[in-house]
Amino acid sequence: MKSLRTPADEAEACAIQDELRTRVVLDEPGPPPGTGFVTGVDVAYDDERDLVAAAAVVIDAATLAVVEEATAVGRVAFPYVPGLLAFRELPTVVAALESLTTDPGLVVCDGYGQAHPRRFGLASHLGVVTGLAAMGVAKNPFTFTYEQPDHHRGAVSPLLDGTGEEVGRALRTQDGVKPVFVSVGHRVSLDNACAHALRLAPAFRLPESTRAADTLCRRALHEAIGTGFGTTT
DNA sequence: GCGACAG
DNA sequence: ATCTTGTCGC
Repeated sequence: MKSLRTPADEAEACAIQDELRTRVVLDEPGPPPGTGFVTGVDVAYDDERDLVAAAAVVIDAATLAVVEEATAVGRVAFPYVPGLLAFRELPTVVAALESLTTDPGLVVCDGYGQAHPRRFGLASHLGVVTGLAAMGVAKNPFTFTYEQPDHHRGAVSPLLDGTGEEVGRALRTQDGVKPVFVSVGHRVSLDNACAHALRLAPAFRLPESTRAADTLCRRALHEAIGTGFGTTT
């Protein structure tokens, strides 16, 4: 496992991203859509108690059946700063992934990979740190621009940065519903990332993997609070 | 210089 | 992210 240190400030965080970015692998196609395992990860916060709960849910890519679930709870190690999300979420997410007994396969993150101010979003960071194939599916376009994809499910349009370069794709996963924003993280092509995202979302806007992880991390957070995790007495 | 800004 | 009732619809 590579370094996943918590920076002292934003400047150091950016420096770490610039350094780790050189280790991102973008020339691998990744696992074929519909085969092997896909793992959704997500986190939930309780700022009052300074807690963060993460969940990792392994899903069979062909049937979308849940194969294994894992959770981890920890302290919030970094504030929310757009562009530096990884330092806030990854420590706990990686802990959850490490407690799995199943090979995670392709990891699907809530957020971005290449679609990032320094081309090193959450999904890229997770991929480099764990060595796993990783991609991001976000609910918002962040600072990027895009043309509205065609009305039907499966339609896509490029997600562009200020230079006009494609950093990801707006993907319509349900007819007439707001698209999701897919970008590559590590060891997977953009075409395959989009194909995976579409297959993972047969009934709802968001992939089943992130829906399952979202539900699980919220439950883990509440259970941690009920157990008195963040209590001093 | 002043916003905007993944979760 | 998170705080939150009822309500519309399959």
